[in-house]
This record gives sequence, C-alpha cells and structure tokens, in this order.
Amino acid sequence: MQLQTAANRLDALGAPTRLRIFRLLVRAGTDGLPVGGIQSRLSIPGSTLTHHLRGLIAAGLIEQERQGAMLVCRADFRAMDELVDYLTAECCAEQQKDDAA
Amino acid sequence: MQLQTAANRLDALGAPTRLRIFRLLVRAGTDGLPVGGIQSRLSIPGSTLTHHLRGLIAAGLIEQERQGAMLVCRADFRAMDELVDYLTAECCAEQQKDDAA
DNA sequence: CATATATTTCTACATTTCTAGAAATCTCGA
DNA sequence: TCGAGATTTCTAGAAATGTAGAAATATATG
Repeated sequence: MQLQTAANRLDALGAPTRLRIFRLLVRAGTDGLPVGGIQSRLSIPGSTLTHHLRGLIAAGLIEQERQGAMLVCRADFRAMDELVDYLTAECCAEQQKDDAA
Repeated sequence: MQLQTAANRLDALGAPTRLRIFRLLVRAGTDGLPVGGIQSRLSIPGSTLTHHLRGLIAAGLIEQERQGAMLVCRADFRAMDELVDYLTAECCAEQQKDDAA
C-alpha cells in the first residue's frame, strides 16, 4: 500500500462525521445500509451525507450498489485491513532507512 | 478509545507529511530521532515541521524529550496500538446497534 | 560573553474542507 | 406519464489547514 493511499484513507476517517458513517457501515456488516438508513440513524442532512460518502468512496473505504431506488453502502473490509497492515507493518523496525517514498 | 480521540489520531495521520514523519519515527523505534534528524531526512522546512509535530503531539501519537540542544521525538507505540485496535474492534460485528455516540 | 547549532514563533496566504438549504435528478410503481 | 420517495447537484460562506520565510528564542561550547 502506498503512502498516498494510506494518507487518503486515514484522512477520510479523520473527520468525526465520516468516521461515524464508516463505523456504522462496519457494524452493518456485509448487508450494508442504504444512504437513507445512514441519514436517519446519524441525523445527517442528505447533501452533507452525500459529500462525505463521496470522500469515503474516493478513499476506497466503502462501495455502493444500487438496489432499486435505494443505494446500498458497504464498508470495504479489505481496504480497512490493508490500512491496519500499513500502520503496523514497520513497527519497531529500528532501521535507519530513509522514508523518501 | 473514544470516537473523538480516534478521529483526532486518524486526522493527524491523514496528511501525507505527518504520516511520513510518524512512519519515520516508528521505524526509528524507541531511540527516536531529533527534530533536525527528521528535517534533514524528509527535507521539510523547520517551521513546517514544528507545525506538524505539534499536531502529532496533540493527537498523542508522538512524544518529545529534550537531550541537550536537541529535542528527541519518539512514536508512542501504545497510542498506535490503541488506534489499530479501534479500527479492528468493530470489524464484521454485523450488529444493528446505533452509532450515535 | 560570543558564537554556532537547534528549534520555535510570528506572520501571511492559498487552498481545502465542512456544513447545509434549495432545487434538480433518478427510480419505481400505478 | 405521473407521483412519491431516494439521492445528488448547486451554491455559498465560515472555518480549518498546509506551507514556509524571517525573526526570535533556547542550548551548548569556547
């Protein structure tokens, strides 16, 4: 995983509103939740919610699938695993390599 | 770990510059690195570096200890572990609890 | 004290971000 | 095609953020 990708995902989760959305979707599991379901549970105006969902999608942290009139959102668990791996990968390496990349 | 704390730490790591700093310190291990060492390795102007170090400290992700004229920075590995735990804790819970908190 | 090295503070500016109301668009069923 | 529900787009303003030059401050050493 590249630094930029990791930074994008961390940044996406760094806003409390988006972190709440993401955690709600993680809890919802593989069934996911429609946009409206997120909206009512978290009391977020639609336009604001769309804005944040776009950010989470751009970061590759969630996916959407249309089911009729509703747009179902799901957490991308693989993406989250990659992120966790990235954070822990170099732990205590104690090396003096540069971090230019 | 509270949502706000997690969001603060994720946000702190969400900027590429700060993520590079943090990973450099993680690699440096318990010895840490002085501010100047980070500056020369990552080619970041001093004022910019100080700015970002302040953000990482505020998020509880790094600590500083003065050693003579130099200020040694170290990653707080416990904080990183807490953050990783937070990200993985609710994974695949498949529950329908609210996320109002 | 004077000087060199290390780091921060001050300052400024461009850019991005968050928020949300109102209007527009999309999807389905009758 | 019309209406209702679902979601997005448009728009705008306030606030936060990233960046870094120049000056100031701190620390050690001779």
